[in-house]
Amino acid sequence: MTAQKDMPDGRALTKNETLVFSALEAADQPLSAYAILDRVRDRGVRAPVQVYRALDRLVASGLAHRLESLNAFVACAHPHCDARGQTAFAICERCGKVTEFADPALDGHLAAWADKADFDAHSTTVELHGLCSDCRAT
Amino acid sequence: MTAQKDMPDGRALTKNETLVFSALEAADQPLSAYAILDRVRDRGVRAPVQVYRALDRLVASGLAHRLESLNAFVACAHPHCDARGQTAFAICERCGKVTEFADPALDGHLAAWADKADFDAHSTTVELHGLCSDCRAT
DNA sequence: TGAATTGCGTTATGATATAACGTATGGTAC
DNA sequence: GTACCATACGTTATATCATAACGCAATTCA
Repeated sequence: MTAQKDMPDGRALTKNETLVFSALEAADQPLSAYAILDRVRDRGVRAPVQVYRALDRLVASGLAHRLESLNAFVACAHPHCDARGQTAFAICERCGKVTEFADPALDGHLAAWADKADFDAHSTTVELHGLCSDCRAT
Repeated sequence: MTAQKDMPDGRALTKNETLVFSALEAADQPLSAYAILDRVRDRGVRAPVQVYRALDRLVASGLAHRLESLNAFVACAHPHCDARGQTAFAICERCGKVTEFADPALDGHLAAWADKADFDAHSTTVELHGLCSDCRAT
């Protein structure tokens, strides 16, 4: 009996949500929607729209994140990401590995800027591209 | 005799670069590559790839910016953007207006995080979505 | 029980981006 | 001048990412 993943609101994941989330968890890199589709096709998912619908809900709930600069998705690195604290990502250009980090000071700066500019920020995208420590070494 | 725009390295813009850049400057919102194409078709540009090539060079030089979260492009707000200081964007979800800002403290925070994580950042994407002051008022 | 809600499946299409090829143009070495 | 090189341009085709529109199935709950 494997652990059953739940949405933050308590409800269990649906069949397609489970398949898509498992594919993301199993990957060591971000996956595009079509790459996910390739990995869940043999479990009965046939069309892109099915993947996108599952992703929409996973992202909305914070269980997965969309990387805007890659048009790809990752499972949230935190066991119970509350989707509240803004998340930033460091993406290695060489190996593709993504490191998720939440920096309250960063959030603070963005909030301060928004306040000063009278801008009501609903969401933020912060993505760094570069080389991870492993890839710098080699 | 109109002012001739130059690349930061001093060379003049090519024909297609000029057409694409002018379209971006004239717009009050970010434009997708295809929206740009619509605006320059009557000046002889016929295929998406021609727009993308001009955009690649404009973005590389800092005269234009790509908004990753919109898959769209804007002219740089600064007369002579040096493409060095990282740029962040506040994007209004209602009117589409984009405000470009450079916050050295923000850069500092990202640099400090990267340093701590031993990550060699080459570029950063920072995009806020929300409501601009005009749209909050109404 | 039947109306509302939510997820699923299918087909088709729209929107964004690049590959691969050849031609044109402008500079430069000779 | 002309041979060469580098860069921009043009054309066609195709790859990749995302959504529209429809109907069916399962669940909830009044």
